[in-house]
Amino acid sequence: MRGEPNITILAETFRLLGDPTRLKVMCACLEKPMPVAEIARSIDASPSLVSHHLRLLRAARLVRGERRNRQVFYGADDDHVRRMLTDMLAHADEVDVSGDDHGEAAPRI
Amino acid sequence: MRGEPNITILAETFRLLGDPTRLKVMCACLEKPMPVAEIARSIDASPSLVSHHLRLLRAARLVRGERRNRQVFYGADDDHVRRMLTDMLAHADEVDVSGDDHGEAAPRI
DNA sequence: TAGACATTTGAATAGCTGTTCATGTGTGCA
DNA sequence: TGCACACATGAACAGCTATTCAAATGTCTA
Repeated sequence: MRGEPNITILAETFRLLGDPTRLKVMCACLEKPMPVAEIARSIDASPSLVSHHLRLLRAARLVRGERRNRQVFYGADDDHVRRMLTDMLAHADEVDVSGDDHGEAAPRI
Repeated sequence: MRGEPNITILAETFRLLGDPTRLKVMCACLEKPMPVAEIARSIDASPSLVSHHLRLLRAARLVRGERRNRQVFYGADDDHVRRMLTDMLAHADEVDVSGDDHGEAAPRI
């Protein structure tokens, strides 16, 4: 049923999470909301860059920002997003355990 | 522990799935292996383009190709990949049910 | 209010990437 | 062997995007 718009939305979500810096930003504030500067420090990026990425993540409803005095705390937009990413991180761990070098697979057909 | 290489690998996976055409290719051969031409037909893309995308997906061990006479059948590389994507598709459906327009969220802070 | 802090925004740019077109490679059939 | 099918590959290009730097906005405190 209507498997089209979902693909588009899903691809857009994947695309946003497909940038290492942006994924780190997302992970940094997954468990509990964090102010921009602390996210920036924790992933070793400039506040400006982090802010740029947060804007995109916000527009896609992946994160939500809440102002507390001077700082803006960003966190996962909802439990659904949090669970989704947590699952994927777990998957990645499983893959890591199964152990492959991940240095470009042999294309032999 | 070592939460760094995982992020990189996960981001790379997300990046690959972040292109609509490539995601469609992936989905087209998720359940059972499909020859290139049929994948191309099913998603309305040129065989050449599909082949290009399959090469990237193959290099990341997301799909696996097996030759049967003239055709090469592509399918999910393993059950892990299949489950991962199936889960994400389910997530996307859930989101769809919860119903939002997804037309650029209001950035009000 | 002046000034420092925290975040956002805009412009500019270098680098990447999806797509197309043309060509190459491999496989089976007459 | 020659031809047609199925797929892979390479080059080339237009369009996008992550990053940086500079400047603006908003917020609290002295």
